[in-house]
Amino acid sequence: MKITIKDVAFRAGVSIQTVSNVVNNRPVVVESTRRRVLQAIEELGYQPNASARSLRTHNAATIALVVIASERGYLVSAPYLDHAISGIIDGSRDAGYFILLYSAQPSQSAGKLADLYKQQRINGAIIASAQINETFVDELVCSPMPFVLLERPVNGDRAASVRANSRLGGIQAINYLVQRGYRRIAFVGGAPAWASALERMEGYRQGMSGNGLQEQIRIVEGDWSLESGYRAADELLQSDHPPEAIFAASDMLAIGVLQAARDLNRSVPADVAVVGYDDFNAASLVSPALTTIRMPAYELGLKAAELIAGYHRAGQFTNKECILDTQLIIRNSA
Amino acid sequence: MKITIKDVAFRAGVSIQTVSNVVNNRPVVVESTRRRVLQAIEELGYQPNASARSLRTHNAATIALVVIASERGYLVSAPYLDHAISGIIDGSRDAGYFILLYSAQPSQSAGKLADLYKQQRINGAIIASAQINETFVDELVCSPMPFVLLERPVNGDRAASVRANSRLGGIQAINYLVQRGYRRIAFVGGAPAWASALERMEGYRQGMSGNGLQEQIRIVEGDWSLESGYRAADELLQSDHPPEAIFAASDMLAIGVLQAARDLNRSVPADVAVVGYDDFNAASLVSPALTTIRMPAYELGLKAAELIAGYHRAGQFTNKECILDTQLIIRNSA
DNA sequence: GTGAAAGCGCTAACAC
DNA sequence: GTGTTAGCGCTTTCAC
Repeated sequence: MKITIKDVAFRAGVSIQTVSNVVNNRPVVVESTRRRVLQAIEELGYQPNASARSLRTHNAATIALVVIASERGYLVSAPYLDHAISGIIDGSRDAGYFILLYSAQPSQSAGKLADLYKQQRINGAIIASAQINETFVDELVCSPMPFVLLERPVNGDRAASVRANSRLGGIQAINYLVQRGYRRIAFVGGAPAWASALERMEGYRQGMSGNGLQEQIRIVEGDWSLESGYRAADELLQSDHPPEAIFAASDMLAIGVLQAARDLNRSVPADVAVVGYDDFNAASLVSPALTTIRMPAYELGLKAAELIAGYHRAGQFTNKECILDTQLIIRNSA
Repeated sequence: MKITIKDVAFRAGVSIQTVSNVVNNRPVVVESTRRRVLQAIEELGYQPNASARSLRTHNAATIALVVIASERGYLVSAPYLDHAISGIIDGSRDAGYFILLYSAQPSQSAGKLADLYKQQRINGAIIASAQINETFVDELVCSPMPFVLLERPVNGDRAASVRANSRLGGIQAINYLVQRGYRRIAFVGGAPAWASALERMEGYRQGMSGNGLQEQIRIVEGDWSLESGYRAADELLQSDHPPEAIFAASDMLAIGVLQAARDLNRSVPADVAVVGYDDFNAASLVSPALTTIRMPAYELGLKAAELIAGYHRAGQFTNKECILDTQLIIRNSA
């Protein structure tokens, strides 16, 4: 049988209420009583029933962490997801919330997620992927549930956005390349449907213009995949005026660029320098190790958890748009 | 204000009990009443309160997914963790359980996790990493909470283990290499404190013996890290009788081997063939792409979820040791 | 087939 | 300071 507050009260020879007061650290209990109660709790191994407490306080102290899964067997998500999750875990714990891990198909309705909120099972949600339908987001905006979106802007009273300063990232990459003497710098982009793909490209443009290199701007569209990076580099490197450096909108694209360069017998960075974006796990494992722009993934997650917890406490977001800085990581590819 | 069962009952002009019967699909309700109730539920957007239900039924329908985090910012875990998590998510959903994501430090006590069980917040746990203290596991074994361990054997009535057939993996790798004509095949091992490191090595030994190559057995101990793979390969390749092929106990080690080979100007697989283990995400991204043994990570997670759900329903495990087969993935390194 | 009453384990309000 | 009472929203038991 499960130990309840009653058992503790009986054993300590006090009322149920006194036990409750001790458990919740209310300073009304006199020390001697407190001791007796604590001892009884210890001896019985009592832990208060979570459901009873939630029912009474109307607070589940739980936030949903929504990840996107395509078909069975694969978690489609941002390459920096694991670091973001670490941040979300730490942030939630710090704020005193549990995490309910929830997965949604990209095409799925948000209704089921919103239901969890109605059931008072969760106090809000963090959507840990930009790769989600417009419809899904719209449904959430209309639902009563507060939520935070990673790497994607959003409107609505109960919605907030936490993202990296992708524009800055682009500028950092270009400034570094220019400082190293490169001028003809091409850009290989991500899928243009993503907000962050556009911003990273905007950063590239701005970086080039800022260095007086508008004339040299050269963009090939990709779709985040290794293959599209390969194709783009293949095209660029075999053109009449091949670029001296290639800035890719993601590490995955950059690895495609690396492979194309190898297949064309161009040495990196001697013949062509390559800079990636994300600093995902494989970035340091390929050869040459990728010079890249690090997404502040852990910090993004941490902040997201803070924000949603803050909403729950205050009834509103203290900050609806949180933008964190990227960082240049210098390795061997540029 | 939150909609409760009372509101629905009032709106539908029935008793609370009837609403409950409808919500729980109990066939005692006559169709016309059922319709009225369902309509009221629809109109009000009613969702039953999860805490109230759990309190009454003594079932949280939740399992903890325990991952290991070292210091802030990093999720130390098996390289195949993301696939395993996918499986756990799908398996839990199929069985009708929610997932509470919980992180523990490797050195931490299991007490807090066991408390969640006492609080009736979770029905059991899946420990998604072998990289956990003996003490932690022992504490769990002594606790009343049922749990499943990934990639690690365990004793105890309320404990089960789901792991890959690492021995088979070793044999698959060696058989493939032998079939390709290699004879002098060395092994670079993982940290010997891990059960799976020993089993993978055992598979290597067995594979060699099975092919009459006992004489050729040559083992260098590593610690799973890229660096240790590099050092091991460096030593092996510069020795008097360098191996024709190297089988590494993990992809990370194998990538270290690849880098050492490159630095020594040995071509892979022409001068030395390399086979890894895990098939983690970076395996297909490095050059040459790694031939490797795939951990059935997704299936491991799926099975773990099934097992813990089964325990909760039946009060015991149907299967305390679940061993899944590995698979040879042929790419370009061997 | 439907409704009334009791109670899951806890906390909030108010006596004492 | 401590105990008593009521009730959170639901399901279970048992009349009707």
